[in-house]
Amino acid sequence: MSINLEDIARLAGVSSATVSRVINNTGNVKPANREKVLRVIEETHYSPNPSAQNLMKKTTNTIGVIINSLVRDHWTHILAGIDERIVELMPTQNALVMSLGSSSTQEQRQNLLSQKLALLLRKRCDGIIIAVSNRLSEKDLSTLNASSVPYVVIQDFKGSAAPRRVGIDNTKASVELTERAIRLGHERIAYVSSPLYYDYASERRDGYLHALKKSCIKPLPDYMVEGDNSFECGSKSVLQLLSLPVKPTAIIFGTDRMAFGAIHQLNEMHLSIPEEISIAGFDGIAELGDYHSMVPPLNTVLQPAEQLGVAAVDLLYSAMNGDTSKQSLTIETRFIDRHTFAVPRN
Amino acid sequence: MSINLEDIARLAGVSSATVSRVINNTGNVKPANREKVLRVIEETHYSPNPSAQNLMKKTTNTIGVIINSLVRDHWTHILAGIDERIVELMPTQNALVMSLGSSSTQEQRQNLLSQKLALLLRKRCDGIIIAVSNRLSEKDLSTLNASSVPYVVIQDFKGSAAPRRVGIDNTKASVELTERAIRLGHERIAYVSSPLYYDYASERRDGYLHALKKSCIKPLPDYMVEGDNSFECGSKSVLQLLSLPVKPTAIIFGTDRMAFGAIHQLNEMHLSIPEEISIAGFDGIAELGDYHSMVPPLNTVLQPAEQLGVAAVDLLYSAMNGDTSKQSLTIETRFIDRHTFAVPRN
DNA sequence: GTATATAAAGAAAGCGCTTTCTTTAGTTGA
DNA sequence: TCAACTAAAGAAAGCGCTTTCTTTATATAC
Repeated sequence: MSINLEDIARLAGVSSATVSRVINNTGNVKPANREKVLRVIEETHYSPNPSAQNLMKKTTNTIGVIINSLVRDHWTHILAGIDERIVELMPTQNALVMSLGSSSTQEQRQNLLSQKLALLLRKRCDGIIIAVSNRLSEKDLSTLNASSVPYVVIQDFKGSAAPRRVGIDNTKASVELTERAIRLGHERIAYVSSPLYYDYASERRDGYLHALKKSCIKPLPDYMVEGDNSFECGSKSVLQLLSLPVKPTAIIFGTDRMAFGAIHQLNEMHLSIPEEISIAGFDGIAELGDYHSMVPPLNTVLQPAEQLGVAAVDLLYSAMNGDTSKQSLTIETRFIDRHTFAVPRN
Repeated sequence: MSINLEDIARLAGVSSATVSRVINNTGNVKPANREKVLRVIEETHYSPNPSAQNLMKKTTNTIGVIINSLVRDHWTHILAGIDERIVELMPTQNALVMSLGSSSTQEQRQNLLSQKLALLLRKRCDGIIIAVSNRLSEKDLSTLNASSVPYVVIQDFKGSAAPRRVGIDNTKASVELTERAIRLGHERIAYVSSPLYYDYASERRDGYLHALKKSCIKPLPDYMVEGDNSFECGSKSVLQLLSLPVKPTAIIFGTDRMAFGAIHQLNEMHLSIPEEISIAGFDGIAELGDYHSMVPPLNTVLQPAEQLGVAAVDLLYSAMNGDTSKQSLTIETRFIDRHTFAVPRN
């Protein structure tokens, strides 16, 4: 159907080997012949069949990317970072992105992850980047390692067995965040975590606990609630915490989303932030989002999402070029001060 | 290196043709042999080399997607719709997404579009979906048509020469939006458009003008400003419009983003919405975003972004299955009433 | 001039599959 | 029993390239 290398060879009056050599800039070919071949290619709008090339070269020019979501700001920014960096660092490569979608239970998502991973391996990607909120299962890890395809994991968890990982230090950031509150004089600090099922959730909560401990503040079970990352649970947790006999003077949330639920609720209750209560979130996705300027202020820890993506590609690149060293890269977070912390009232 | 079909044939004691037949569920093969082959495949974790398959079958199992941005809500939701629908409608296909990125001038973006398009064609995608805010150039269109690869364009413009298109009716929606204001009694309605360079921008503005005309309201040049889609220009246009000798009682914006800039400015000026001034946007991306509940209310026209993506895949699917009819699908928009329209004061 | 190294080209094998074409085995019918 | 099928399998060609191996042309040396 479409023109092929053989045709070019015939039209240029050379052998197919020669044509291949000029296409790949390899071997010796006389300038005159090179010209001729290039001209014919130009005239015929020929482009080599990638399947045939891949078959011979044993590559796919494809980097598989598994991304948690295609609509949540945090993940889309990671993806944007990955995409951008791939085109600048490995222009011949193309991202093949698979989303875990928005639906379903934890278990289903974990299965979906396995499926997508298997699919990428069947597709024989040249490299793989995995950016999901779940922890990689033992089984997936060993499949991955057995495949000998270079891969890097974004986030996963501290102490992951993955050979290459980039993430933030949730615990450290959370310690620092909590300590800011403590330094202002807060002692009754509540913590609303994300589902502790997630590694990032427990890491962050550990940071909170660690900060309390350092300052010899006793953690109260009543002050620790496990949320579900929803806006609504943010509101509810405020109601719950503020109905305690001894109310907290500050509430730290595991994610911005819950914190925004809290802000909403506090507004309803006509409690002013930070005069009457201090709050903070984690993620900084409002900073990334379309409506940054319209969203109410919130102290938070900014996860540099795009940088995570970029760094992952960098790591993958070196792995694809033979670097076999195990690496774990930590990207620095940044505290965003939008003045929702103040000295406690009492 | 890795195991191939020949190996499977040998291990199963059959010919490679037979193995191929069981893999593809084609031709006649005795149950006993099928079993045997399947068992060997299972044991060896064999999976066929996609490049070789593609070479023979003359497909790539790849659907190229060019998306305007990977971080703006509108586009990410379109992409999510596309992705979701591809996995459910054509599970063997995989999206190869290329973003136009966020940077650069209109001209550069137009070039980038051409480049990406050429790349997808070189990659020999089985189908292509294009979702960008620019209009497709004549040249790109003819390249595309010449390639005979099925493609569908999301949005583009009314009267596009693309054989398959899905979009919304910007004009109609804008007429309706404007008429809502008119029905409340507004006659001094200003309009802040997106850069008229964009088709959607002029289509929407046309709707505004048409609505005025229908109600015999004379359009005033002073009431029509061309913005740049930024938050800031939303603020500025408010200042500009409200410093006119005869102030408008309502302002309609070509996009939500500008409207939010306006809200910001109006709050600064302590002008209450909608009591002192009515406003509206277009896009409804706040509805899609991460912080829906936290963003100030705004009357707007909701573009069903995911549906656009889904419908595009549906159209592509039928095209890939031989439907050659020219089709233009219009997805219905929805007016979102968040009470930023009121009867004008004077 | 011939011998020798090198540059440039072609012939042909082969990457891992699918598919046509051919052959063999198995079934049915009289 | 043998002809006439059909079902099942294999042989082999070929998809469009890359690359090795071999041959031919050209330059360098003596």
